[in-house]
Amino acid sequence: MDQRVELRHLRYFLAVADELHFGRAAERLHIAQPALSQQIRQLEKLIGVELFTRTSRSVRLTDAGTAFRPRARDLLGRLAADLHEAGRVGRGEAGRLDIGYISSAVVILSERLRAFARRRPDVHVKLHDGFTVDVLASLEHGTIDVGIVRDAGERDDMDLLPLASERFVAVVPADHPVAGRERVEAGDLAADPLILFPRAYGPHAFDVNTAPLREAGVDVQVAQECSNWHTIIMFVATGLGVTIAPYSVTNRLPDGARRLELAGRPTESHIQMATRRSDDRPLVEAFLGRR
Amino acid sequence: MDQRVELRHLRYFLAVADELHFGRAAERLHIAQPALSQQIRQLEKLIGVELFTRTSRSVRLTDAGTAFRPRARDLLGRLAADLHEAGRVGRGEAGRLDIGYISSAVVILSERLRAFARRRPDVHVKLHDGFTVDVLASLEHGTIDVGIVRDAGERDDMDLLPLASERFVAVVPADHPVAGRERVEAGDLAADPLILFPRAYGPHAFDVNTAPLREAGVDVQVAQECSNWHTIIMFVATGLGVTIAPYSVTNRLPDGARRLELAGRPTESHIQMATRRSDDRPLVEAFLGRR
DNA sequence: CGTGATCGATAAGCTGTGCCGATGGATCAG
DNA sequence: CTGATCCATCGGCACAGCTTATCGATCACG
Repeated sequence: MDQRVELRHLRYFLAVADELHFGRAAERLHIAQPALSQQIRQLEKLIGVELFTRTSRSVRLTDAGTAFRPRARDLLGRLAADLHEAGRVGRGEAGRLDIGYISSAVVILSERLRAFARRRPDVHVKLHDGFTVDVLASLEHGTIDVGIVRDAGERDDMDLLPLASERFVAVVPADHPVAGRERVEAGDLAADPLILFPRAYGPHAFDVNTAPLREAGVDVQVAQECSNWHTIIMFVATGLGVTIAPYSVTNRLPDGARRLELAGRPTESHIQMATRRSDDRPLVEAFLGRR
Repeated sequence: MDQRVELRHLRYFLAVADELHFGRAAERLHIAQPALSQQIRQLEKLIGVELFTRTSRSVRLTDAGTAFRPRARDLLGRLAADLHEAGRVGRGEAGRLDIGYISSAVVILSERLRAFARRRPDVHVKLHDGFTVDVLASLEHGTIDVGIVRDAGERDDMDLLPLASERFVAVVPADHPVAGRERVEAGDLAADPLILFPRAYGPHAFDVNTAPLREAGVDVQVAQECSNWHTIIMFVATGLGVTIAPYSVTNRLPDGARRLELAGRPTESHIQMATRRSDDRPLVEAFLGRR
């Protein structure tokens, strides 16, 4: 029974309910009075109920009309708001953005988020943490819209925008023979057990950043895998082995650990913002800073 | 921008959003595919935002479309519910009924309410207590739809349906000379101070029910007005005077008061249900028991 | 790398319906 | 009784929305 009801009916109904006068209501709607009478009759027929009691001298709302009026008004208000909201979402002024990130990028991410929230206060950002592989997979799958990753390899389905770069440095126990030095040769670490992030969690990053070790003839055998930088640093501090790590995660070392520059060709590790290449949605563009 | 949006647009939008295929959606809507394409385009133009990204091989929702979909669905659902509800109100199956009543009619009112609530569980009844004059005025004014009153005079703008009738009886202090008798002549009360309901709260009831006193030659001078039957009875019990009262309010007398039949022509007091004569709304008819 | 199938957009013409102006009928004031 | 007011009804018309036919783009397949 409601299939043929249209918003026109509701708009006309509200006008008549406001004016309680078909002539004036029609005028307000910029139509002639007969057209209005017709449409109201039609609406009543569609609902199966009289909405007004009319005599040739007066128009009054029935109980049904009285009950329906606030609902109709509310409905039209909602629709207007929803259409407006849809427009804002379309223009990237509002909406939801799902961002995946790696934990060692929280600082740079939070800076970006703060600036973005100021520019787009009505955008709800949902965060998903994970390792670089997870973030890239989620991005590919569509679970997230933007990924913050470290040293992702070149991919033809994604755009990678460098956000920051930092050196990898060595971290050794304080009682290690080289602990007092400013810098260390990669070869000096050859004898020590290596504690590293699992390669599976970021194969390209692993390969790139361990390259100096391999070039120095070190056989990169991981003695202990650990997927949390802070835990890795603690392992080093307690003498379990040595590691190489992004500079930023070595800022506040515990007492038992020492940071040393790696001699030779420095390895730059890049934190990157990844998006799907086909994805040109305004919200994503906005987060990238393109508008 | 939303003036020309119609429900048709929303229905079509939802069909395409469900199917993600213009051909199938058109089929579901029983229209041809070009018509659907046109209407969707038109909606997009009205909102100012693309709702779908279409290639010749695939149709996907944009962010704006994704955001709009649940809202559009909700809107159509609400409308259907509201139309249904309006229909029920029109048929008197739901809605709100305002009932005015006098306190001495609570028993008979509560019986009626219980029966009515069983027949019309979705009708919300709002009660307004007052004196007969107030109830009649509210009814005339439209604040209430039904009034329960006592001995309203004939009125050409109202229908009065008798619900119950009862005698007026005398109530005297237990130490009154006539207290031991079964019945009393009106004249026997002539010497005692009269405690009565204010005439203004129900002039016709007052005149009708004090008529036997006047006919017996009693000069009806109200020594003490009181607008609460239980208080009046208490006054009598403490020896302040005598009263005549509807039988039903003398059912549980305090120790100091005695009830006596009034001799002579018995006065029948009527509890009546009053409605506006022009009021033929189904809910009112239903409460009257006419359907 | 052509070929057919799929699918949405576009074009052109038709049709239903929503609107208009004119008129009717009921009610009320004076 | 007369004129004014106001909603309903009637007949005609214009246009919005629908139809069929066709195009162009994309993809699967041999």
